[in-house]
Amino acid sequence: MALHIMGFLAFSRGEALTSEVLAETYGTSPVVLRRVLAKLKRAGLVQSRRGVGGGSVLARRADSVTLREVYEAITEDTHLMPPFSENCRGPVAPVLAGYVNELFGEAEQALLAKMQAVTVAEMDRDVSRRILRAKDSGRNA
Amino acid sequence: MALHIMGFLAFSRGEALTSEVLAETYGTSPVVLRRVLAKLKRAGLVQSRRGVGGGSVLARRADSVTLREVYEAITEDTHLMPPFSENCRGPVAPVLAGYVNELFGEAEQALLAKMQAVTVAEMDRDVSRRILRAKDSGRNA
DNA sequence: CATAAACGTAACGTAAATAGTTACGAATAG
DNA sequence: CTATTCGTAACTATTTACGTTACGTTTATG
Repeated sequence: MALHIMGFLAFSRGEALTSEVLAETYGTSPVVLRRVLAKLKRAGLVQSRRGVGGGSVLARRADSVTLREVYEAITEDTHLMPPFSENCRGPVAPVLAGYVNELFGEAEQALLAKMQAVTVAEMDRDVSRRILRAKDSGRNA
Repeated sequence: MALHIMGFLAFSRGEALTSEVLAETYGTSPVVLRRVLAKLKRAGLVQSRRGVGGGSVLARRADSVTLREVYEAITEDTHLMPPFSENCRGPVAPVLAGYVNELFGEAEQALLAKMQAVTVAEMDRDVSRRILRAKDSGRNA
């Protein structure tokens, strides 16, 4: 959800979006959105203003924020696969646990590397391209 | 857990292991183990025998089973990241959802590729090596 | 200043997933 | 026959995420 919010804000080019509008867009409640926005705000990725005409905007240039930063702003100490419990007995199981945990750890590192290579601005450009292309093909049909 | 079971069975070299033994090893209940074993059995990866002296063994050679097969035997239609809801409105959000879903889909494909490149036998060899090395360093200390 | 808009956050209920427990029937070796 | 072991259902926590309501705070505007 955080990625969606960041993409939407980038697409909106500095115009503040209310949690109400985002909630309608995603078929959920404003509170859910504000909870995610709170984490993004804590990470310094968005800014919000209260009161009439308020809402949220990006706090930094879209081309300076990687998707990895967005991901890490949300998943404090969450993992793709939660690390396997260490309370296993015997000579084999703990070593096996280390092996499997490393495997999934590497997978997560690969995901992070992939996300670090993409900025919010690039995501926005890609999405904008897709929207234009869909419009064009619709016009030609 | 399925990876741990497969590794443990490979390590046991054809000796049947009871769900009781596995449960003690992992500090859980035999029923939990049997539930996982049921899925592995359905996928043709393990065989079980009831009664005295029963237990589970690998149903195929360890060097013919990839970690990907094990993973897919468990995660019927589960994903690392559950695909984002498609019930979002407006011209932007659904396209954005497609983009993000693709991103995580690619990450999962990368994980699958990594797991496909490793057999249960290779995992077993790696774990066995680590156990030996730990023993040696313990002896030298 | 009064009012309406909008955020920030706590409190509570609900739903789904996961794990653990108990129970009991079926199969099997001795 | 009996002890062992699997197979599976049923029930109960426990966790997690989501949704709703509520209320205080901030802010623009007339």
